[in-house]
Amino acid sequence: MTQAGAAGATPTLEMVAARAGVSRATVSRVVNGSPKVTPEIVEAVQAAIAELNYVPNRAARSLASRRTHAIALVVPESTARVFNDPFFATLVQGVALALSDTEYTLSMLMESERSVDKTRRYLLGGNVDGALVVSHHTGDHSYAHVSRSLPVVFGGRPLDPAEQVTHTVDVDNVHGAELATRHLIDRGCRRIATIAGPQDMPPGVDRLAGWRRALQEEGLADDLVEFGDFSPTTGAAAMRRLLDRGEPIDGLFAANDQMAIGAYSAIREAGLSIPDDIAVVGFDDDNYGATAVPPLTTVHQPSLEMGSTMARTLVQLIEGEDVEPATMLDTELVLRASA
Amino acid sequence: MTQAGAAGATPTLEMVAARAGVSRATVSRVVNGSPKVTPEIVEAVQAAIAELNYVPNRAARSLASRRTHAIALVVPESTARVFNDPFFATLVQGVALALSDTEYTLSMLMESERSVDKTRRYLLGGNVDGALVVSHHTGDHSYAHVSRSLPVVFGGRPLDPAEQVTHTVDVDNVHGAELATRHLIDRGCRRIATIAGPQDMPPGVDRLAGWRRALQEEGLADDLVEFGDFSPTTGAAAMRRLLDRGEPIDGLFAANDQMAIGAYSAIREAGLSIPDDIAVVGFDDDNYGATAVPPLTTVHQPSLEMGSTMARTLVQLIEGEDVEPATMLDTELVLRASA
DNA sequence: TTGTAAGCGTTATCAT
DNA sequence: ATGATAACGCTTACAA
Repeated sequence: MTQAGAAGATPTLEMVAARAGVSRATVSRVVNGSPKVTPEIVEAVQAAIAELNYVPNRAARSLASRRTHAIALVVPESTARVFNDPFFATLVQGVALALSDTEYTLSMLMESERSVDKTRRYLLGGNVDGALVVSHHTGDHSYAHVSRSLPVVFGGRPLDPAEQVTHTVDVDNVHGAELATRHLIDRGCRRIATIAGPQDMPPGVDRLAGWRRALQEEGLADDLVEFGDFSPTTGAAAMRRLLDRGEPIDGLFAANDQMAIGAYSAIREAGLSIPDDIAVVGFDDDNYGATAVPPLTTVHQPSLEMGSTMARTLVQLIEGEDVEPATMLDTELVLRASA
Repeated sequence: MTQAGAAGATPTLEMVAARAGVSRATVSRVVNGSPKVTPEIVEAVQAAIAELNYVPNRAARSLASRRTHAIALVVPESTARVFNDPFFATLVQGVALALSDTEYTLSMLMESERSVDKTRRYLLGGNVDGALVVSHHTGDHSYAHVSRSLPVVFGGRPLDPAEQVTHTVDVDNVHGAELATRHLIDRGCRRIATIAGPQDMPPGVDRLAGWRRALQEEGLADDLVEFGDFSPTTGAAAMRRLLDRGEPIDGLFAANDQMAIGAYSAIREAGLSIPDDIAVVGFDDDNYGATAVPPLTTVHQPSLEMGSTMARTLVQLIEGEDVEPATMLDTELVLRASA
């Protein structure tokens, strides 16, 4: 190792230039992979970089280029409260996974009660090149206006279809619910109930619509509906109300796995068995359903794919490429023992 | 709104200075809360800031101050693969939560096969003021050397106690396992088995040690040990081996909930009931155990607290405050129906 | 193809 | 208490 290589302080581009005997501009070109640099020089510069263990300073680079190479992931308060939301955890992993192939860095912004404006300022303050906004079950698009000054990709569609949001990645909830319901029909169920989610959340609305559509196409009754808020307890309560109607029920589609698990207990309380008396299908494919007894047949929610698709879309947007304004992700049925 | 207020471009500190009729230095002082600025001027500057909707540029600030106000959260590859690891998801939330009270920003770095060096360079390249390194079940401290050039806080202790890592936040696994085992003893169990985790991971070692200690203190046999790798399937296999020994077993401590759930099925297969024939206690308090039938009695793993403690510790370290080199987090028993 | 030099928006060191 | 004026480390016209 030579003299300069032993330097303790963080090496700068200037030091690399001196060592390689070229100008800073040339070093910069090499670092940024400019095509018009003589191979010999490229080699010399790279050698100097390696010897000095040079790493570009991100702040300086951002300041000069006006690009941060960072993107923000905004987690709404409601999600932040649900510490065990597997959907979100998986989505984050998908984002991180997609980003690990790029130069971009992920900044997680968790919204707390008083930070909504802080977040907005952060996004608008040139701290990131773009933002990802997730809103799981809710249709909250309070960041819609931010997308006018910054590339933004939303996860999930807005509640009001009229509110056009530039870029979204969503799961085909209607189709997924149809898949689930059709499976119940195919296995012979004729009195199929549903425990629907809140109707002020797009997935709640869409999954109910899918259930209804499958039933109507077969000419079956679609009046066995009760609502829950996606939690296990409301699922159990809804199931009890369904059972209390006194009408026969041989199949159930719950708008998510947690409510399906809640329904399990209500069904058992009534002395009925799953799937013999009532076949059950959920939605989300989370661990609640996978580890339940019997294991829950459900619709897979492509959380990981959603995260990586959102990230990829945002990066393309930032780099100025053309991207579809809305991507719809497919769901698939996961067959287990409950139906 | 006045003329200047309508400016479309991102306002700079210089524009604020011009509008307030002061120098840039003064604006900078106000922004940074310097105590020696005349109240009147502070007010004038703040008014200008509000009118222009000024937000400081992070890159410029970092470049000049040599501080980034960002910290990295490094997720090792093994964790990145386990997409449904609730421990990690909750920990991240804890980190984000603690950070939301500060000026710091979180950058998530997911390690993929080929990125270990990329990550190291990132950390050393002045991109962050400090780093958080998590290694859940593993004792991997390959980033130990990084802590010589950057404040680093590790989650979990190193496998080899000799390898002194500067700052760590850990869960008291030994004590938690003792708590679990003692509970089984208290409810009358005398032939208590354990499904231990891998012995090349600190939690695997510590939880086995805790089980053993509780047993020895009561003079009970500690030979009913089988090992698993923390997954449900290996838990089931281990339980089968335990049962195949032909010796009586009336209690089981599984080193984590997932293996406990695996053991559930093996116990049922053998025609035994939980908790009447065999009482079961797990460790982690994740959703696998909470939604199982019967609900699993387990030891709560303070993931959220671990995340926020790590974050707080790192921030203190960065700000030059004195902090304890090692923090040990308490666990507590969560009583449910399985024991 | 390579070098020169002017910023990028702050902070920080001096004077005043 | 306030204001000039250098940095901070890099990118990027523009020149050569």
